[in-house]
Amino acid sequence: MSENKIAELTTKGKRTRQKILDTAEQIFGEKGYFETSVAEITLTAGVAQGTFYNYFPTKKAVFEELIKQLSSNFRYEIKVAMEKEQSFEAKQRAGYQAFFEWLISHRNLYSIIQQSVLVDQALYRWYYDKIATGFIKSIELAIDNKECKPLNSETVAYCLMGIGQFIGMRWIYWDDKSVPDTVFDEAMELIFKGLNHTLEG
Amino acid sequence: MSENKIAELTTKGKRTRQKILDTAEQIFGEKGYFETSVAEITLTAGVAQGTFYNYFPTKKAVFEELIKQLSSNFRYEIKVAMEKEQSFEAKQRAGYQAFFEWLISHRNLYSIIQQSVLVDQALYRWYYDKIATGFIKSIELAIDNKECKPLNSETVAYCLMGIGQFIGMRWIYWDDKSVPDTVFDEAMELIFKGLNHTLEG
Amino acid sequence: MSENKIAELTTKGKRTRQKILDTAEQIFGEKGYFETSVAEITLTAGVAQGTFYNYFPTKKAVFEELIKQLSSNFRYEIKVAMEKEQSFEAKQRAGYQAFFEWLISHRNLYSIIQQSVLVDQALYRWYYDKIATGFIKSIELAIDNKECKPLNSETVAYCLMGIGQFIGMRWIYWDDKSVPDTVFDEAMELIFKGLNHTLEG
Amino acid sequence: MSENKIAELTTKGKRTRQKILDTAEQIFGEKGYFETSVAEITLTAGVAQGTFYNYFPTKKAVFEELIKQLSSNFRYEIKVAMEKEQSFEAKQRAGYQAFFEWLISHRNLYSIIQQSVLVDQALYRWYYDKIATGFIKSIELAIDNKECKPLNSETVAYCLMGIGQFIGMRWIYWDDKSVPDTVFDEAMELIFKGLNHTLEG
DNA sequence: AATGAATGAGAGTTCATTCAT
DNA sequence: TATGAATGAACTCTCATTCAT
Repeated sequence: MSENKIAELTTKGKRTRQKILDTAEQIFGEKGYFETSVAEITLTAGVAQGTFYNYFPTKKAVFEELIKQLSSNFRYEIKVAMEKEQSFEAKQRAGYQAFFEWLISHRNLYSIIQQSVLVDQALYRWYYDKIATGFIKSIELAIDNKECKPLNSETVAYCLMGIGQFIGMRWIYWDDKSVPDTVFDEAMELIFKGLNHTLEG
Repeated sequence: MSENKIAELTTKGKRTRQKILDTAEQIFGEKGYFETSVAEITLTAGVAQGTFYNYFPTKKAVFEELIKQLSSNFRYEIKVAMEKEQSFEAKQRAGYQAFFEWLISHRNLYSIIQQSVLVDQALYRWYYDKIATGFIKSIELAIDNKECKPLNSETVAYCLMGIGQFIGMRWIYWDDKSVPDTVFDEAMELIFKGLNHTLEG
Repeated sequence: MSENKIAELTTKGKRTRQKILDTAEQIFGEKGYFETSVAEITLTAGVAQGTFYNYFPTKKAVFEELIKQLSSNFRYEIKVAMEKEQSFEAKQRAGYQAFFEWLISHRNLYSIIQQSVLVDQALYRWYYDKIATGFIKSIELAIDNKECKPLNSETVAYCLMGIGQFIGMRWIYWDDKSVPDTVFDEAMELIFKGLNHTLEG
Repeated sequence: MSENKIAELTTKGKRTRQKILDTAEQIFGEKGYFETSVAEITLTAGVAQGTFYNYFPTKKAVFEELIKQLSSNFRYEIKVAMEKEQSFEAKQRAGYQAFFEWLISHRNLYSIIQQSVLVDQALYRWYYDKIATGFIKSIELAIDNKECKPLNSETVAYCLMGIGQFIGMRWIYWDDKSVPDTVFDEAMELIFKGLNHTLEG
């Protein structure tokens, strides 16, 4: 019953599977995991209820696959954006920029990730761990290059993730807009130069 | 029916009500709102299921009351801690310190707050709005006093909240420990002085 | 537990009991027996829930008492109205008139009687039996006096009751008005002279 | 969810649906709408409780469908019976005859209709309105043909309905018999010739 | 006489999942 | 591969009634 991962799917089968996945993404994003029924997903997807279970062993399984897909997709976008830049600061700015743009075009998916805290704690943690790993690498490189202070890279990673998350939540998720330039610039100011008033600042 | 509560509760009633509230807090924290049934709450609390509805109109209502209680309690603790200090930096450090301590002793409640994103979006937003307001006031004061750069106070508030949230999540919620001193100190370093390598830093 | 009928009530007790009865009448009439809870009755009456059971053994018991009260009250009004008239036709017209007037000023109570068909079949039947008995007596008298054709008096009684009921339902209960004069007169025409077209009619 | 029915039912589905409907009809008729639980219906029908909700969105919905079915069925029978006759009086007699016969073979359904006064006022009214419309047409035709006095047709319709209802209630529903011939004939006498003693009557 | 907290059985309804076709 | 009818446990919530105070 649960070896469908292995089973070879026909073209038609793949199409059906993807249709279910796409529909689930949309509805989970709109109404939340717990408020979404398998019946609603299949009805919207235009397949029979039983068809769902030909492709996914449980409701939770679709959710997990969704998170995995999103996470990979998301990290790829950021990585590409950062690679185009040279300096640590430029890389970080580009990374945030890419993150906010991704958020804007995937508002539902963002909501889905937040939901995993309730659906599956381990998954939630995995998601942020994965992102942190990317941050950590780039921070350590910058420390080696003397572009960044020699702080504990994980600490910095979680600080940066927290800032991104909350700015995104506040201006994109709640306001349904993009992050205003001044907000973006001032957040970068905080990150790179800190809050303290300096004579030459 | 569903009238609003008018009746004053007797001492016994108050005790029962609190027992339900306490039990709900614990179980919601452990298993999550959606995975917790009213039956389980009442069973654990040692009252009949019907008794629950003598005190709360719906399951959601207990949850909301919990959030409100926690929020007020939490903000009070932070405020008290900050008031003891003079400088902006000292106040912020004290605030974070108090927040992390509160987290440690209320791990479940912390989880509960995260859940409100799914249970009731408006409540979730209200919760962070409330905290942001406190931050904003203290930031603006610091700006006036030239203790903080003249940045947009809301931007700064959301950055600071994000940092606190993610540090707490990583070291307290996931590791089930307190925040290590080095992590704390380095996060403060980031906040007040930024990441950039400086000659005199 | 059920001998309260016998128990002597103090003045205060009587007042409480009547308050409950009055409130029940109103709410049963508005929302129906099954949709009305004892809690709602007591809340509206301004007494505690337990108080209800000091005066009535069950919810159904209030309902029954209400029907009994209404029935007696109703039959008394009709009887008085009919006694003022001499001829059979005049008596019947006066009876109907009184019935419709009673309906207008007791719309809720009327609804309550209809409900007894579901609450307690025997009560429902008793109610109409009682009224039929009155009719039968007056019809038999009229037959003796040659004012009415010698038909089976029970048959006539149920026909007359049906007409009253349906006219009342249609114009008073549904339209929330009084019975128009032409409707009244033409119903009487049907009753006393029939539908057939007659040369001299 | 609660979408409207789009899906066509398979043969098996139709059979299950009808089984539920039939069982509901029987039990509602015996015990009344409010005293009947969905659990009892499904148990008697031999299906799982969930199955009920595959076919009907709510308990009330079955009830409504039952009324609609009965009403249409009932009106059809009467219409057919009346069409076989020529004169107004013969048509009316045939209509009553058909009505009483229908009642005898559908005692439960009759009870169900009476219940709708509590379950759904609008439905109750709709039911009688529908019947009244049939009566009105036939009465107006008879008036045009000078077979019936020129009275207000709606008034006459409600009088005739009331008579039918009360005769049916008294002799069929309560006595569990058919309407005795003398009762039938004398009710017709009342309707067509009235109660007044006439010299030649 | 009056209270109101407590009860617990039972209601209607939902839904993830199974399985015969 | 696709179907959709069937399941039944579990859910939230209601309410007539009891009883200690």
